[in-house]
Amino acid sequence: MSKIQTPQAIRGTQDIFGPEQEAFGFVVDTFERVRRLYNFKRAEMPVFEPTAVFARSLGETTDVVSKEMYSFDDRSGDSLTLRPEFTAGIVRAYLTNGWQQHAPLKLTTHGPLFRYERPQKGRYRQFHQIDAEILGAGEPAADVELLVMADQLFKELGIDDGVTLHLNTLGDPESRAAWRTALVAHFEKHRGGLSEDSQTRLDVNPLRILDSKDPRDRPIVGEAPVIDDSLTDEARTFFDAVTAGLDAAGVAWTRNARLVRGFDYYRHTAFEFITDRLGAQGTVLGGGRYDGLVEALGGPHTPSVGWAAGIERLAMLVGERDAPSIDVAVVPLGEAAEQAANGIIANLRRGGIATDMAYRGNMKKRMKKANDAGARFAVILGEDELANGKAAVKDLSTGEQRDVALGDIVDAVR
RNA sequence: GCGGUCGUAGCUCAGUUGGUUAGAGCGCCGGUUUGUGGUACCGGAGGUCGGGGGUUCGAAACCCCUCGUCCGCCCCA
Repeated sequence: MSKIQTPQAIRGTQDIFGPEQEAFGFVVDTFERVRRLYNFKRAEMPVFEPTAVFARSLGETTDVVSKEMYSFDDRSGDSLTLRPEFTAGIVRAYLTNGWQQHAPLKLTTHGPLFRYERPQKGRYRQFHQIDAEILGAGEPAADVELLVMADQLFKELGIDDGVTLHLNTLGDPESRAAWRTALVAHFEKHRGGLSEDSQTRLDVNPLRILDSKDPRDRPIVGEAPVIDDSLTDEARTFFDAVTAGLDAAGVAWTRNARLVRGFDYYRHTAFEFITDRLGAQGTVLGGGRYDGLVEALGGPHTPSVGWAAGIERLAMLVGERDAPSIDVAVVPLGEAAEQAANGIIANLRRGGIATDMAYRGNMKKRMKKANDAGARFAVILGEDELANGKAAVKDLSTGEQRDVALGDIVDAVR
């Protein structure tokens, strides 16, 4: 008989618990609080969609679509895909549910995403993001609002000093096309000096050469034309409005003329919040304006902006956190006291006081558990106290202890 | 997908040129204290040495394969 082999977790997945989960939860809770301050609604979408949702939106040739998606045929033969990003599914929901009537629609969501990649720290096959989108708004004010919200999120997470907002514009289609043409001409002239990767990029996605890390590419990139020379007046006006809005809101940013987008549908504003504390996984929040996406999914022209941030990466910057302490631990002695304690803990909890009681153990163990849980008070209920209709309330920080009538316990520990 | 690193207790790590029953700290459990936590002291449990195969009288250590981790590239949050 062979030994039973415990199944292992799938590569690139994580079980999050304890101090790491506290950090993870802190990120999500903070995001939920901040998005309400900005009057963003919350939406839930399925974790899988028809494969076409992502293939069309991301572009068939991108790495994400061509080799990183978890795609499979379901039992009826339909090709489904575990979402590798949020935006495409949100746009699909926007179109299929008629959310256009709410435009401009400010939406947030968060949850798991899936990409078949080589795992590293801060990079997983199932990972989690928070996401914010504004659909149906072509005004630069929408870009500004999203960026100010992101900035406030970093501040409230306490990690703003390690993170920098990098900002660029990709222009409108006309600007972008002109810039692209100029870039291709420049890089073609120096093709032989480019790295092998960048020579491939030149044929597939020339903008991507700009953020190449290869030292051979740096001098050629340094002389490459910048978007500013190709911007139409409208595109320039738009970008100026965004930067002026950020300045007015007191949000620090730096221009990064080499910041481009991997996905095809981005226009105008592109941005990333970058840290130098996570190695190669420096981008902790990224996004931009994707005015062309809704049309790519068969909808009407719907200018939109959005961003997403990796919860794991944010949680790593936040650092491990302790679980919140409870207020009261009830320590009963004997069966009669254990029964009576049920009423006491119910009253405490109904009164909004975080309370716990161990299922078993002698007094010493229960006191230790009370201490470990960070309880401010122990409510000790023994035979003597019970007979008098009282309980001993002990302040665990000072060690002081006094008898309190059972009906007064909630007030005594408040 | 490419190149590299590292896998020993729940965690962080020792482990001599290959040589008996594989160690420490922290954590966990118990005791000193049969109605009182934090400190201290004492004791205990806990290990397929990632897995499989090979070399050898003998492997945690050497070789091969494999799985996983971490780092860089690609790409991206």
